[in-house]
Amino acid sequence: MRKKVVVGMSGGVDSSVAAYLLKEQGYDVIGVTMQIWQEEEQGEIEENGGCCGLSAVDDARRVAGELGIPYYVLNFKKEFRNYVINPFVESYLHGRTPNPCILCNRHVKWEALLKRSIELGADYIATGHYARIIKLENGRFAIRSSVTTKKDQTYALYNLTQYQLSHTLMPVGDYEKEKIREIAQNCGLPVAEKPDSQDICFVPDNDYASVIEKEAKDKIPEHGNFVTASGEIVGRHRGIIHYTVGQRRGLNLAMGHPVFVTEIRPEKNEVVIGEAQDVFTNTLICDDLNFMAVEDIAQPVEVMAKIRYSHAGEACVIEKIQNGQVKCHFKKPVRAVTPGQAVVFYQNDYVFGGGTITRQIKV
RNA sequence: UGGCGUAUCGCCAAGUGGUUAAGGCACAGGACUUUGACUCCUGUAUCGUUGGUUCAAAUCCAACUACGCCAG
Repeated sequence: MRKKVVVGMSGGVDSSVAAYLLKEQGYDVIGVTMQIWQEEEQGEIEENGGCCGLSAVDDARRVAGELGIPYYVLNFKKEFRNYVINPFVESYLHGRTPNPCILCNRHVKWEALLKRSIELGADYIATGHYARIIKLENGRFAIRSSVTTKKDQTYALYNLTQYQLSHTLMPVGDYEKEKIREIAQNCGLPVAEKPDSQDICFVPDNDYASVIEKEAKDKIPEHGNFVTASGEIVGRHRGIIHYTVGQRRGLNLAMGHPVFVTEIRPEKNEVVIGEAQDVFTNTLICDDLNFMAVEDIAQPVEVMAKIRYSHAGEACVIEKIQNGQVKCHFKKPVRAVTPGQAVVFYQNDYVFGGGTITRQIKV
């Protein structure tokens, strides 16, 4: 009997081709698009779409029609709000810098969507991510780099569980981006030329601060001081939600040379400013760990780690410390370790595990 | 009030008679980027005001204004 797979279709090229490839491979394919954000915002962000954009629906439906597969729109607005928007806002209010795509993957795409799909009788869900899933010798599943390093999306997927991975297909990871567009063209998919999405899907005009302000209402942090590490006040900031570690632009500080945010102190409502070299660290602490290639680590392990999306990665040793936290010591200092961002560990070309950065430890 | 000093783009700052008034920071726009950032590219002044000297002044002179310092 043919395996049934639900493909999350964003209306973009990648997920459209994913649906096509799976159909070619003999799966019983169902296309779905998740509605995750307010309908009324649609007009504003229609151009860009985003990884899970809303303008999506029309395009996705046309593609599904073209492929001759059933297509449904699923409402996940509530889940998206609870697991992505609210934590996103909370995180910023606490002076951290979240990565909403990771939260969305873990809790919406691979929790809500997978659950709904299983209920519909599906064996798998599939997406258009540039990543692959492998089964290691120890029997565990892990996310593996796409054949194209350029479009690698493994970073945002480190948080998936073994159960989720065992029910997931990522057919696009076997191809180069150019090949995917080519496939789309060859089979006449109407979205072949659609530009790649970018920016946070629920943030119009790249203005995430106004989204936070709209959501947080009376809890919006007030203006405060820019201070140096030695405590000198050098200016006023517009509220901590506007800043992140390593940031240079938008500080409005004419110090004669570039200065950067080195730390955010929500309890004092201070943003700490320093020189370019002050933003480097060789050690960080993370929590909320998810180990993928192994069950857990008892001894220190050498891995490569990425501290942000599109970070080249740096060799480091990870080690468990108290309270389920992990200390990550880098061979060379890394730039702008940012609380709230994910640190993802790699061995060879697959994801070893990862966690959420809690703080950096100064060199 | 008397004396002295300073006054060039948002900030700092070159320039001391002669083509389009350096540069840094900040800022704006763009590129890059399926997170926030970083990075890269591009862009922005007629010189406190008024008058004078000169073929020619940001650059010399005078008055005025503002600010600073010293006197008191």
